[in-house]
Amino acid sequence: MIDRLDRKILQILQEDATIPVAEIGRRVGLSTTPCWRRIQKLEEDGVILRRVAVLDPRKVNAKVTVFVSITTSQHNEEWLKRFAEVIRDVPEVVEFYRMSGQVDYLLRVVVPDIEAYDAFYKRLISRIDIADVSSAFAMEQIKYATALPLNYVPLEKDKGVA
Amino acid sequence: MIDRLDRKILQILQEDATIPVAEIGRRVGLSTTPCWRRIQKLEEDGVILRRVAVLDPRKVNAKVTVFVSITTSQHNEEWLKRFAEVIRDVPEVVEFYRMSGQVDYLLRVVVPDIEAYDAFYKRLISRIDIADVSSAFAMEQIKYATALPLNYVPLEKDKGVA
DNA sequence: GATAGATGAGAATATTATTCTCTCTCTATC
DNA sequence: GATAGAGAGAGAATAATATTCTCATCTATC
Repeated sequence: MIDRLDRKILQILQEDATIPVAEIGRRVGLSTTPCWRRIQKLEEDGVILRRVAVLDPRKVNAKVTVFVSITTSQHNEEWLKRFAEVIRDVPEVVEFYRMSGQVDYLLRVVVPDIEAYDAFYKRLISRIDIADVSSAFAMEQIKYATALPLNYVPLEKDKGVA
Repeated sequence: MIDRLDRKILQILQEDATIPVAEIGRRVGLSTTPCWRRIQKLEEDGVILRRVAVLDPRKVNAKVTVFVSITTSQHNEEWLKRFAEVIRDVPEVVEFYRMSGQVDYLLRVVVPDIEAYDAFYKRLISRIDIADVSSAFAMEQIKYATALPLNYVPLEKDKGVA
């Protein structure tokens, strides 16, 4: 279970994972060791999945985002399994969701330009049997956060006092 | 400009930013110092924007993703500016794009459940004047990567020899 | 009110980042 | 072609940070 302090720690680490443990402790009102132990536990418990570097899409020629809506006639486990496996190894596909409603699957694809998207698209449909695909292009990324909202985390009564 | 070694370094850091510089150097075939200097430069140049902790959505009660397609009648600079400002401070909105085609804007919203989404939705339309909204619910997140594809980065001829 | 279990604190140690100094190699210029 | 200079690279020395260890304190429970 997560308490108020854990949540504060997560809030900080979601925004900047380079801040020293001692400083995080200071901010949340803990000394280094207990703060460090809490972070360890959050990692062990799988709340923190990993720490990564976030790059600027413009600087690595990944300027264009395309949302690809996919409809399939194959609504079976087997088909999805194969589809998911193929997608997992395609670096251009950055997000992949199974949807409710009209569309069956939604992909977020990142490429440098429209030509590259077209190439990607051809490769995709050659590898998997898809009934219907529709692409929507993003002109601008106005917000991109890796931080999840933490205001919905069920909070445990605070642990140690202080 | 980025060369082959920089790209390898970025590839590693995008997946795991906890690996020591010395180890990264070993993997790309550099000693600690030059590897460290390259990472510094990538940060200064803004290629690396930041380092963050990635959390497990299920563990922080952020299980439901909703894609919100927005159409507006207000196609002016002023309206967008205000809209963007409001959205920037809403933690539930994790991504925000200006689109081409039918839809004007697309949001990815993260909430614990449908009720919370409804609450969010009401708050949104009360704060901003929107012509038309349509929501698509994700049942499952099959892939989520923060790593961008690096195979499109224009490569400089390799620097130092080796 | 004694005691186990959980949490916190500070000092000691280990690991990692950062700086410093030096060397090598490629390039451009004469 | 010889040669100065910039741009990397390497390894040792230092500084910052993470991690471990030991002990103190609080709380809930009997």
